[in-house]
Amino acid sequence: MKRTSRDIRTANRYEVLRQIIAESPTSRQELAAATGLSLATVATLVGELLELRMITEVGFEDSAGGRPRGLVAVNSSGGALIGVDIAETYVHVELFDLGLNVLARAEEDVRASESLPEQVVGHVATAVGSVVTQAGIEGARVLGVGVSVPGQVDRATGTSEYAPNWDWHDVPLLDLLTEHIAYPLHLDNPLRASAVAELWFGAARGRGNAVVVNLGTGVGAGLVLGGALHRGVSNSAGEWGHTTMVLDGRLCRCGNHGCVETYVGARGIMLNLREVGPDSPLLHPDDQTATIDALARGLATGDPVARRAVHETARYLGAGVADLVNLFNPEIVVLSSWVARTLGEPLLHEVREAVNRHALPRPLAATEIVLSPIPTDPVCLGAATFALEGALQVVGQKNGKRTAPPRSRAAAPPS
Amino acid sequence: MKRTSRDIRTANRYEVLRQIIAESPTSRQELAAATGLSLATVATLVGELLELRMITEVGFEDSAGGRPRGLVAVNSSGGALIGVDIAETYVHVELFDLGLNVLARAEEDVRASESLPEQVVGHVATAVGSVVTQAGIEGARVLGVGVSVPGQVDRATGTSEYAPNWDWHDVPLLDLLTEHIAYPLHLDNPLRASAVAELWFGAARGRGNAVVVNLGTGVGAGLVLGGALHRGVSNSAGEWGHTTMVLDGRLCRCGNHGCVETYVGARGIMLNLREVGPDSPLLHPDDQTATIDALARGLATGDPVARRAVHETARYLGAGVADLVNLFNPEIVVLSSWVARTLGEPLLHEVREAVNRHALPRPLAATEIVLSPIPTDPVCLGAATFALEGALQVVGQKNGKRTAPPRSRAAAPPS
DNA sequence: ACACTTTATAAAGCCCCTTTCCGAACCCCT
DNA sequence: AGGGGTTCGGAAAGGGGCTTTATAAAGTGT
Repeated sequence: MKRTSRDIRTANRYEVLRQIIAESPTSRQELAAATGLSLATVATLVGELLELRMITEVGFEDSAGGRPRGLVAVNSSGGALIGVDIAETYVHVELFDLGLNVLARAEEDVRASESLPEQVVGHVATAVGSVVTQAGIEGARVLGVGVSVPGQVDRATGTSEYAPNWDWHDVPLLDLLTEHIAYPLHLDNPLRASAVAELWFGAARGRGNAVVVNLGTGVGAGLVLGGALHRGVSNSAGEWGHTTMVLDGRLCRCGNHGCVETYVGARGIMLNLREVGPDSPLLHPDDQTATIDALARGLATGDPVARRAVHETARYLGAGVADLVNLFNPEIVVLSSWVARTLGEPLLHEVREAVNRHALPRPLAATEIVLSPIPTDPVCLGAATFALEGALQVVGQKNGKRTAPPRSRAAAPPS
Repeated sequence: MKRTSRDIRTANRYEVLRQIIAESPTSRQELAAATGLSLATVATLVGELLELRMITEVGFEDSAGGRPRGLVAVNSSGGALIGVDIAETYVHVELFDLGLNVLARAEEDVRASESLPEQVVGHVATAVGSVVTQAGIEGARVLGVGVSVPGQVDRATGTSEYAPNWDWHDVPLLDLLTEHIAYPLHLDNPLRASAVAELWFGAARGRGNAVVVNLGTGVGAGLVLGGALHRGVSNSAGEWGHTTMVLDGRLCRCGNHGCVETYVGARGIMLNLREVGPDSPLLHPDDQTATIDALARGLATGDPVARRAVHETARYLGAGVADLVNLFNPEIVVLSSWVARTLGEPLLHEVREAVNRHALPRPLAATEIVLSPIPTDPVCLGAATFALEGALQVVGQKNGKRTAPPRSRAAAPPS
């Protein structure tokens, strides 16, 4: 709320590092041109990052006759970031170097019976331990762990205020995790994680206004407004999945009727498929992943039922995305998460058509709709990005009276 | 996009003046407490405003034993602001002093046959001339004119990109107005005008995140995000009225089906009324205002048809507002414009109930829903506020190379 | 070698906010 | 009436940021 010149510095630091990660190696000149900052400012920021060992100098580049440009690149061995994607049926953990390349992965299955926070936290702890040993990183090099948990998250207290799949209410997740994980922790939800991933490394890079539409089992929108993530007043902005699209429509697990999620979430798509082809072999009644995969294969082979099901889904999704376009007037809408990745171009194509029909001309003209270009799990990447942001945040505060870091605490190892 | 420390200064200047207008007279101490700024900063900002003659010193106040506090107040005679509300059937103009008190009003009827831009501009020019002479202000004292025109507005070029009611396309409205009006002009649309009015003087004051829902003939949402108006990338954010609420629902004038506007706009309410009471005497088929007025009276007298019609409307409106709450997670939702004012508390009550049913608990808990407390035409007030912001903007740039002011041009009088 | 070009760093200047200090203004008490 | 205490308001100093300008460093070309 209260802006200070320090915020400018932080934003610039982000911007410069972002640029270096995106285009490594690069010169100070390029950075200045890309960020719009002066050479001097870039130089000092680069100096800071060098100091932090997050980047290194990696040689020189010819410069039409003068002193050669010094090149800097991400220092891959300067630290590691861990992203944790907690989902309904699995815990997925990835360890990244500072270039945000995956160095190690671990996945734990979460059975339906394991709905207790302690059980889930156990899986997280195991997986985090696993990636650290896999990568052979000393603990000190881990700059932070970002954790994404579904539902509503209160970052101030580090609690999972509500997680629909396990019916968690006010679970002090950060405290539980702190007992097992001795690195700085950052908690948020998948919506915001994938939005941040797009903002730093994906299709929303350099865009001031973007909407990241998450199509998975759950559905939501990550909002980038004015160049930064919009969280709303209680960190629950973007709950697009439970927005009404058809008044008195399909029953949603949230208790309402006609929510967007019931038409374009994985379960909703299954219903759409059933409606256009009740006996279709594509339908695996109890397996979302299998059904969506089958649907994708059906599209590839020209199965008419698959085509109709996707067309129908796109009709709903297009209307919903058009709503977002009208409301936010973004530069870009990114379709992300596994359903979008699986159905890919055919879905995108149909959605664009539907949006063209529904959105108002002026906002429509300014908006691009694309699939997420991020090849790995965007939630892990985004969670790791939260950790990266956290690590950069710390730079700002000089030694001495440091304001309490925003609830990302480097806990002492369990005694 | 690019933030500079100057923006901080501008925001603080706004904040201080806002506070003075809200609570006049007031002391520097109070201002510092209210804005969170240091006494010194407040003092310099107050100094600036005094220099500009926008405020004056108006005496002293006792201070528990020490030196008395100097009091400052808005300098009513320090200038005038004009707000112009162009609507489908009328042009409404108000002239304000710097305390945003109405000094003069003028209204021109626009007949259905007068859809040419030149005709509308003629009405505006007449009304503006009228309020200036009514108020007996010398022209030099008019600090600016804010103009609100329905539809999509391009502020960069000063054109009305699209106005649905008159089917205007790319009308260079600012150029046309400049020929008749010799004061600095600021163009935008009613959505943003009323949002700014709430932000400065209404229910959104001091709130970082607010949604101003406009219920009139047309419907839209003004968005205040992060303490400032959210415009989107092409100044058309907030087009909530053409968001789909019922897929394949009622036909909208925009060509789509099931838009929010067709259920909660004035015409939509008339349809709701017809559905619950086809023969109701409340219905004036060709007169929106008369119908809504009758509906309000019906509510007051306990007419069951009126009650049911409003209940039905609130059902739609509640679902729509719940969507906004879920998406934006605002601190406050303000219901504004004439339909909301006319139906008042009964509507508010029903809407709250409906929102409670539809919104997710966490965003819901953080959100307040209120009627606009602004007693006059919020669009005029908001338009005038644009002019005020424009006048304050100019302070920033010292003499010398001033960057071109953002398309608010003080034109030479017609030669 | 010397001039010229280009890069990187250092210095100076400006803007913004805050903290600190001190004179001014007023109260109350003696 | 004259001090002491209290509070206000302005000026100065300090810290953080960014930019422009100057200077040093490192090349190329003649």
